[in-house]
Amino acid sequence: MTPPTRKKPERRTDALSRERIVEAAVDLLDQAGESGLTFRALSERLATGPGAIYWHVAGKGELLAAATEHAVTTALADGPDGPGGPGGPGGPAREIHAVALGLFDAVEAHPWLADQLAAQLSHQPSGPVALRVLETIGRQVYALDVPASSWFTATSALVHYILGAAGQNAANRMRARSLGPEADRSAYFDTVAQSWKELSPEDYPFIRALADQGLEHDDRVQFLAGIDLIIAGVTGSLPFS
Amino acid sequence: MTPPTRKKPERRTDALSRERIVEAAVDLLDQAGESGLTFRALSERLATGPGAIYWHVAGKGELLAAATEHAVTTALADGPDGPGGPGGPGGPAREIHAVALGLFDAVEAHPWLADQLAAQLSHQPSGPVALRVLETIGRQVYALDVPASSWFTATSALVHYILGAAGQNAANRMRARSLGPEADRSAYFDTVAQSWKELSPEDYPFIRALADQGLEHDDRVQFLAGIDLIIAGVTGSLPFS
DNA sequence: ACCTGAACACCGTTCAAGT
DNA sequence: ACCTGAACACCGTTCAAGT
Repeated sequence: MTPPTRKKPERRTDALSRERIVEAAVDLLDQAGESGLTFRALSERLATGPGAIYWHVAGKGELLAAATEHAVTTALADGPDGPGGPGGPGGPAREIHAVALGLFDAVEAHPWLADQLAAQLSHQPSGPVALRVLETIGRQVYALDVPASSWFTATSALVHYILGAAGQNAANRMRARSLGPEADRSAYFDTVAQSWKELSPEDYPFIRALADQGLEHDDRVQFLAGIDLIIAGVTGSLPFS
Repeated sequence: MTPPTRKKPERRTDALSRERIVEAAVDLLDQAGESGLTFRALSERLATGPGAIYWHVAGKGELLAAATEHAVTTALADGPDGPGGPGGPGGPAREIHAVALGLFDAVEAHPWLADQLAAQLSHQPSGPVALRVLETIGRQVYALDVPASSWFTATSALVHYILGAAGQNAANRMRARSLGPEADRSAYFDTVAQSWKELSPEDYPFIRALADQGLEHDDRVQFLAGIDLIIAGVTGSLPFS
């Protein structure tokens, strides 16, 4: 009496698969950064040899793309047109906030993600990641009643700002953390502001003025303020009027 | 009678120097891309050994940063506060156009520059490149009479858009060129639009609508339209009112 | 079909040795 | 002070050989 078998029984639970490889790659990227993602380090985690990965993944480029897609899909899974239904509550401006914050948080959780997302947008603009991001943001731009001639421009401005600002924030947090476990975000900003105040007044009047007003702020509030600023420009009015 | 000697005569005109190395690095990046910049390839061009470069440059990171600084300094050399005097003709909005186009053209001439500039902004926000770009844009934001509380946000939005859109454009041009010498930009956009039209109507309504209206346009006009859109949001009015 | 692991062609960086 | 070039430790990728 053999135990009941399926047509396609899994041999071992720890068998190699594209999904297991991609998830391990995301973990490795989170812990060791982009330079830490190595076929040797990855294969060691998966208890196999470097060559084995090539059976499931074409190469390092595809592996990075797959890791990026995995992370961004998770981030956008609970976005607009999700539980709240199409349009959602609060109108398209609030929906844009939700999507933007989803990406902001994802980039904060995966500091390598901003660069990879930007690379996908630039170098594979018809790839699944680029299309997904463009569609998600663009749909809300459309819902804002932006004239068709501005769809592309408005969507581009939002996407570039979101990725740039989220990447900036993630990099700041990494540096703040590297100052020491007890030093927090505000200590890091104080250090930066201090160094800015020592710049030449002739060459850097604006940067010095920025430092004088203090860099301390709520990152998410500041981030959303930028979103609203672009929305205002796109719609020709305040975002919630 | 020996010829007049200076205190520090150049030994040979082709002697190694940091400047010669950086210029050769820019050339190599332009011709072979970021992956083509190698200490071996670079030292071959300079008729020396790989180790020689380390006497003048600390490592690859510093070399890339120096190449980025060299390219961006050239791009911003003839910007605002140049011949036209502070403020220049046409007001700050026109000045922002000039700076933005300067960076746009520089990124088009050096396709590797967009990624490197973004990396500098993120990872060395107090470095000379980041400060120079922030100061140049921020000064015009200040001239726009933007309230102080929005200085940082407005400058960030502009910088992220400029780098993102310029990088996008440069990547598009590279792909268009790779389609063949005779195929031009519009042929490339037609190909992209065609592939977008074949996407699922349920999943990608916005992208399809974008493709339907045609992707063909003047890149610089489109780019400046995005700038104006952000300026409008920043000032709460049209850029030239 | 899937995995192994040695081998190949590269790379950044170092450093004793030269001039 | 400045340069040489071999050497080291690493990397992505391939591929004959196994199961």
